[in-house]
Amino acid sequence: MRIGELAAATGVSVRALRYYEEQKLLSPTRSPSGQRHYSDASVARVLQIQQLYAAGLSSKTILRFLPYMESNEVTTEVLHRLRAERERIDKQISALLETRDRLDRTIANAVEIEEQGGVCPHWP
Amino acid sequence: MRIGELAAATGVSVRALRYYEEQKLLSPTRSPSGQRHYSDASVARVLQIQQLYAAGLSSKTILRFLPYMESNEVTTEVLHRLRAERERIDKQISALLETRDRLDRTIANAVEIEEQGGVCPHWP
DNA sequence: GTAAAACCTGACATTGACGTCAGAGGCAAG
DNA sequence: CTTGCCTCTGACGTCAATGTCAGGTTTTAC
Repeated sequence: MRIGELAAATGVSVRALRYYEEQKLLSPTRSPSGQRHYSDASVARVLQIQQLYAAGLSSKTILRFLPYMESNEVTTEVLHRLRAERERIDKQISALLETRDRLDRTIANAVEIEEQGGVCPHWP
Repeated sequence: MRIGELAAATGVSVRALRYYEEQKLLSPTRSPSGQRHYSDASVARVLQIQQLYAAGLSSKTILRFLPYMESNEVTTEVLHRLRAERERIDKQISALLETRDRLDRTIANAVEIEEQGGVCPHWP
């Protein structure tokens, strides 16, 4: 499949796909004329890349881990990094949970006030 | 307290504190000579700002919410935005949980292989 | 065969949250 | 008074993940 099709299939821009290649996250084959050609498996790979980006991993980090999330060969070195990254994500989750709770309390508080007729924000 | 002290107290750089002021997140008073002067309450405020940044909120979003997380006056308008942001954070948490699970499976898999003597990554 | 659509490379532009540097002024200690 | 540290403003630099544009080639559709 060509780059435009892959873009359509994944919802990722053509520019982004070329960027992923630049970052070595993708290695499409080339037609004689130089056009990129992707396998069907690329769709899943791109989606996974997107998910990792969404989790806050950088392209460098993704590059280090992606091969090991697809195959099974893991050095203890990489295992360490995987665990470190897991910890980082864990902390981020905790921080987000705390922030969410804080938002929840703010919202609950606001609703309560609203129900009481509450503090008018447009007070004279 | 002066800017350097606040920086030391919060672990945030002096540059960042000036940036926060630029974004209207802080409004220190000024000494006659123009030096910034912060109240003790600024410490907590800066820490909260940091937490919201860490949760992925932009300075604009923080600016909208911060007053309402400290006082109690909330318009239905802002309430809507609070809920929207809560939803966004919720989705981000889900994505992170999924990624963490994925990492966990990868790690577990790797450990299993390792215990079996497994695939040697430095194979001749 | 020709035009439209898709593709190529290369390069500069953007956004956010700062870092960093220059040049100048402010302030407590000896 | 001067030394040294802190602070000021202003401005340019950075980094990551793209967007966008220019100028040219290739593929597809009629």
